Parts: sequence; structure tokens; C-alpha cells
Amino acid sequence: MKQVNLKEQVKKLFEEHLEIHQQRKTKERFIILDEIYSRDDHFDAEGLYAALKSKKHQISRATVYNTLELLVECELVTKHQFGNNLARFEKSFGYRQHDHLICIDCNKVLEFCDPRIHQISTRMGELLHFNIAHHSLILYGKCNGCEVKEQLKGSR
Amino acid sequence: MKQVNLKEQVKKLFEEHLEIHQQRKTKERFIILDEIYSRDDHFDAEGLYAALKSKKHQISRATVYNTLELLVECELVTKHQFGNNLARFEKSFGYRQHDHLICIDCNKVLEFCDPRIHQISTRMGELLHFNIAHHSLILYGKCNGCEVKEQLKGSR
DNA sequence: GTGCATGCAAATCCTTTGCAGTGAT
DNA sequence: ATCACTGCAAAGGATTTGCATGCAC
Repeated sequence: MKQVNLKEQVKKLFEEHLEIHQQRKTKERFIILDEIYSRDDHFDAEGLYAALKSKKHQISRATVYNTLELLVECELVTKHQFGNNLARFEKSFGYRQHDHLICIDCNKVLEFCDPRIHQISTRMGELLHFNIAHHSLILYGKCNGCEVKEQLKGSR
Repeated sequence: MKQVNLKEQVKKLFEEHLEIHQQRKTKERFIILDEIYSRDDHFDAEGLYAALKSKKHQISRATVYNTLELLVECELVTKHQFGNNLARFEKSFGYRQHDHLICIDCNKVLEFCDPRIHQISTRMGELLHFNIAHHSLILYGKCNGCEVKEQLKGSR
């Protein structure tokens, strides 16, 4: 039942955020939030739109973009730019802060944590007089599978 | 005369790269390389195109994009995605590897170095069986100036 | 009822592509 | 002389915007 509780929690948080900012609690917004917290990947706006459509929800692209922005603002969703110019998103409530590792061949995304990143962030903020809000660390490389595939191709 | 030597060095490196890959040494390519190594900022493709135009060089956008890609391939230029979906570039030969700190209000870019990032990169590569090629670490925050400005606005 | 949010389509921004002409090899 | 590279303009993909309609308040 952990899933259910998580969804209820984020829904409550979203409602609070909307109330505080005097924004409306439309059904579209909650359908989108629910869909995002049903997924477990790094999706893009178009993919989310398609998923909603396939579930017979008539929600426009504009609303998808609009709601994603709202959810990023209230920190229930995180936005990433993984190299290509296509924004990717992931749910962010209830998960430990983490960073990403991406395969430059197959685009597979892995996650990892390292406390040193937070240390670096804090230290550099102090040193350079910046009030750090968040960060993005992406390691680009080739995953084992793609590495092997390439070697096979090379030796042909 | 350090500048001149640097420009000569990168020109030589670019020529070698072109020869090895059997690509042509066109004057446009060298004009673009020279312009990039005359700058000292994080520019975008359009800005580079505009700079060339203002210097009376008739170089098309297509060639600018094409050459940037070439220069990224031979590692004379680095490409970044700083949040928004607009690629930014900087010269990368002769400079220590570094990461970036960006003001989310005024877009100011600062640079910093921390050896721990390389350690993290190596460690995670081993742990997750990735052959890491490069990384991107961006710290987002507010610079002192913007921070002060905001406080003034708040207390009005 | 008021006016914010939606849906739709058009507009915009950045980047890539197709193609005819040019110039490096 | 060949054919990779260029310039141009059109296409493309992601995102934003304008406006009429709908619905949360």
C-alpha cells in the first residue's frame, strides 16, 4: 500500500501548493500528477501526453506543459536536460536525491548517489557567493552492453 | 604572444584532425575556429553566427552548426546544455577541465574546479560498468547581486 | 458570474536537412 | 574532374502563445 500512500501524499502537497498560490484544482492537473507518480522512468512531455491519450484522457499538450511547470515549481517533479534538446522529467517526492549516468549509445539512464556532490555544491556556493538552489550532475559514457557491441563490430 | 601561439596550436590540431578524417580545410572552418578562440565566454550558435556576420564574414548558419559539431568531435570546443534548451559552447583547448555555476536570475556563468568530481566519475563508472567519456556538473543558484536585489524588492 | 485554466492551432525558437552551386583535393 | 562543403531556404521537433470556450471558485 506504499504506492497508494505516496500518491495520496503528493496529491495533498499539490493541493496545498495550489491553495497557497491561489491556483485552481482542476481534474487535469490531478490526472497528470497521478500518471507521473505511476511511472518509474525519465519521461519527456510528449511521452506523458501520449500515455494520457492512450488512457483515454483528453488532455492537451498545452496543459501537459503547463502542469509540468507547476509540478517542477512545487518540487514534486524534477526537470532534466540530458544532452539533446529535449527536456526529461521524473517524480521527485519520496526519493533520495540522486544523479544520473547516461549511455551515449542507447540512452539508458542509471542513477547514483554520492554525498560528496552535496559537499562540493555547498563549498562552491560559499566560495563564489552563490546561494545554490539545486544542481545537475550527468556522467556520459557507454554501458557494458554497448561497449561489447562496439568491440564486436570493430573486430569484424 | 600567448594568444597567438594558442590559436596557432589549435589551428594545427584542427588541420590534423581534418587530414586524418579526410575532410576539407575550408577557409570558413578556420575563420570559425579563430573567432571561437578570440572569445572568452559561453556562446550559443546564433551569437557566433552574429559575431561572424558583424565582422563581414559571409558564413551561413548551416556552416556554423556544422563546424561547431566538428570542433566538438575533435575536442577543441565543448558543448553545454545550461537548463534552457539552447546549446552553449566554449573553447576547450589549453584550459583546465572545469564545471559551471549559473545564476538562475541573471544567467551569469562562473567556473570552478574540484578534483573530487573526477574521482566520483571514475568510481561510478567502475561500479556501474560504464566507460565514462565526459560529464557535466552544473550548480544552479542566485549570485550575490541578484540575491540582494531580490531582498530589496521584498522589503519594499 | 468572474476570470483562471483548458484545448486547439498557429507561432516561435533552435537546429537539421535537401539541394543546387562552389571550391578543395 | 570529383565530390565534400557551402549557402539558402524550407522542414523539423520541442515548446510557447493567443484566443475562444469551459469550469473552479
